[in-house]
Amino acid sequence: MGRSPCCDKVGLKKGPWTSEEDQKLLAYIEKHGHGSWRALPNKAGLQRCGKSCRLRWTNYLRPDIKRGKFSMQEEQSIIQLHALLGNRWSAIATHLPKRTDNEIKNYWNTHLKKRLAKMGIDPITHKPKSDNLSSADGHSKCSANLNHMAQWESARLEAEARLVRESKLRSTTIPSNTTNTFTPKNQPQLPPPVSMTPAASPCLDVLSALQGVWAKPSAINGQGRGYTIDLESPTSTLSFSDNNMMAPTISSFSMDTAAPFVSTEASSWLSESSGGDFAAGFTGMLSDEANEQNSADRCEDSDNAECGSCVDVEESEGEEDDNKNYWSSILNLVNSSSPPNSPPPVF
DNA sequence: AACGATAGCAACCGCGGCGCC
DNA sequence: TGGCGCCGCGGTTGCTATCGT
Repeated sequence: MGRSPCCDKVGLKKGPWTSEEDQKLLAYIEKHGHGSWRALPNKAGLQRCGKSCRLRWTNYLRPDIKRGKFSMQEEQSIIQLHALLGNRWSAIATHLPKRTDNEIKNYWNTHLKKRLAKMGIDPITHKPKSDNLSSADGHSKCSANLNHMAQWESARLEAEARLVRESKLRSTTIPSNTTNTFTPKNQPQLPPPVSMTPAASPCLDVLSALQGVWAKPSAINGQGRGYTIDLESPTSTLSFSDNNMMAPTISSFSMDTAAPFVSTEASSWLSESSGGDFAAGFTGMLSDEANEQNSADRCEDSDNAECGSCVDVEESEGEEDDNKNYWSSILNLVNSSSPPNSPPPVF
């Protein structure tokens, strides 16, 4: 039994989409939701494969897509997440609001991968290339430890991605009475992603802990109601508002700081399995980047060539040193972590 | 100005997972 | 419970723009 083709390819158009096709697809989805992608092309009057329509929609036409240059913070997130998750672009994309997996994948392949390689860091293992030779000893343990954590995070991300997918499905398959299903005001009130609800999250959420530290001072709510993790997105859903958490500062980062994001069990396991150096590793890792980010954040228009506060990442004189510090800190973190001597806590 | 090399990105392809029957 | 169909993911391709000679 061979796999049946996803669609009858005879007479179907391929290649770049025309604006007319875009309009048809947009109009149809706005009115009816996408429903079955397979059936959509016929209903929408498009000579395209359903798969092609889905791709065009998810990667280009969706109104909640942010296009353009990636911010420093987004780059950081991608690198961090890639170190943790590997080439799992969809999982990475769930942590970068408004960015598509395809866009992130392309950005990684065309920019970040090369940049890491240039720094002498293996973009696959995220370790200095020379270190790979010595990975047979202690590093393998560290890798195992990191992988262990990655597996958990991975599983959580998958669940989170499923939630997101289901939510999107609800919002796209159930047509709204309004003309545009996708305007923010028409977005159904969905449960926030698991990692964004630290108080309720039963999971070890290393990424959230990191994000807590990355939260920009400028994004901190002055009313003390909470703070927002602003990935340079004014509509980012990454926010905390249900408790009185103060924004952690880089210098004060500790397991206590991470505590709001990490369950008690996970926190103790984390401390235990990292020999207490986990937080220290993160602290060092984040300092340079955070400082750099703070200066970059002073300007909202990073494309403004005349703005002295904006530093072109590619051309910054200190970039290489900063990156070295950054990655050596990551390595410190990895190297200082001992393999878990206890099974993962049951959350 | 012309041509080749390279970079960037949109789109395609094939596979695996999941749900339904 | 296994077959089937659909969807989504990740890898890859190919086109276009830009840069260098």
